[in-house]
Amino acid sequence: MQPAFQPPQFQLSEPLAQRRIVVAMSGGVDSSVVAALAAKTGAEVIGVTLQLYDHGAAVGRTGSCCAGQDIRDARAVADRIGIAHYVFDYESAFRDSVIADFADEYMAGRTPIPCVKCNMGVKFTDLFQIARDLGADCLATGHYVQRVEGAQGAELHRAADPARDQSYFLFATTQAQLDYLRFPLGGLPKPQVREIAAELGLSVALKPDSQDICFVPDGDYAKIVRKLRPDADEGGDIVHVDGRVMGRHRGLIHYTVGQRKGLEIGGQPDPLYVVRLDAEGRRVIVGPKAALAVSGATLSDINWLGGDFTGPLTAKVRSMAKPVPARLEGDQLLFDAPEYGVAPGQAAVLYAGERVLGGGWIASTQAAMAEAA
RNA sequence: UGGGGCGUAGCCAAGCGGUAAGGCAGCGGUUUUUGGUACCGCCAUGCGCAGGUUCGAAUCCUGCCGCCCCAG
Repeated sequence: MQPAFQPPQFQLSEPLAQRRIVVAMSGGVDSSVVAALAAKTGAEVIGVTLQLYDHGAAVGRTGSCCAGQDIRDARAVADRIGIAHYVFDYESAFRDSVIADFADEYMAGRTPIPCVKCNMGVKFTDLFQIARDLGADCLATGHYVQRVEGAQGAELHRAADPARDQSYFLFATTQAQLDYLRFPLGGLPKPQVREIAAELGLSVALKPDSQDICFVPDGDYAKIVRKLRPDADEGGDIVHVDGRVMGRHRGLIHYTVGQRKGLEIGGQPDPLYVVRLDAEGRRVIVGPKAALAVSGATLSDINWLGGDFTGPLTAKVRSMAKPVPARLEGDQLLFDAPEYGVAPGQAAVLYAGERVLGGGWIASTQAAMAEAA
């Protein structure tokens, strides 16, 4: 039997009236509802928004976060529910860490995940410190992920709604951060969050979900990289895994492993996919789908949230995917069945059932079959 | 300037007298708080050009043009 609707918990000790909750408010529906739910507990609630990038470029854009209109939306919600709201300017920090890293990764032929870097840095380090400085008992966010009090301390679990699960972006969370964080939406389906927002009369109830990279206004991320790294445009050869030169490309930053579109190579019986990026030779290596199959990946900077776990686990190499059976031997992640489109620079997140064990960055992959296939 | 072959969308390619398959590429959309994938939709009033035969021609005939191969 599924229990009926469980009111979201902030997992704080009584009396709540003496607790202080800082809520990370992006200006979207989710974090707005978190703030409203926090206010309902009777605890003192402080909304905090970090301004992360240029106002001008972001004003009027729907589906972004942490700039311009979003900050005004967050402020409006805070006013509506009657909580304090502070805005901190972290533009330069965001630019120097997240955006710079984004450009560097692309230049190195990898495929970055800025959202994870943002969570690791600005959100769970800087914002974390702000919450501490404000004397908060916890920092609550709108992430769809669950924090479960286990025998060994707080555990991170996937969201109840697998279609909304954001655990992929949180694998690098440390135990110390997890102890202090709260994710009250992790047990709720998204439609219910919108309902709550509507019931409370929040102006953002119908605001579109954010998508794409927040600091890329029009989806043209290459333009951002080009602005920061002017030599990103240097083209090179598109080479088949069998050695044939198939054509020219417009710069490595336009491609990622597993990509099919944009190669502009016609006359083939079957589609070609990007199999590998050779940053030194500025080559894009392409091949048939079969050449994408990888049997394993070498991970770096592995973060463990579950202690020394040994045993069967599952892994995700992209955010929206079912975890697949795998095993970990040292820093080698070995898939039971071949995975496709695994790009260096992306994350491999490890699970035991619903629990997030941690994860690592994909440094390199091992092809499942000979390249000549 | 003898012989043979071929010219169908950006590319590959089917069709061989009955009113232009398919694939690749491209474009658009759906999905998605990373990239990508996947899925759906669109994409030749016209078959090198000009005539002719026929109720009807990309398909048959003639000429021209352009490639390729063999032989000189």
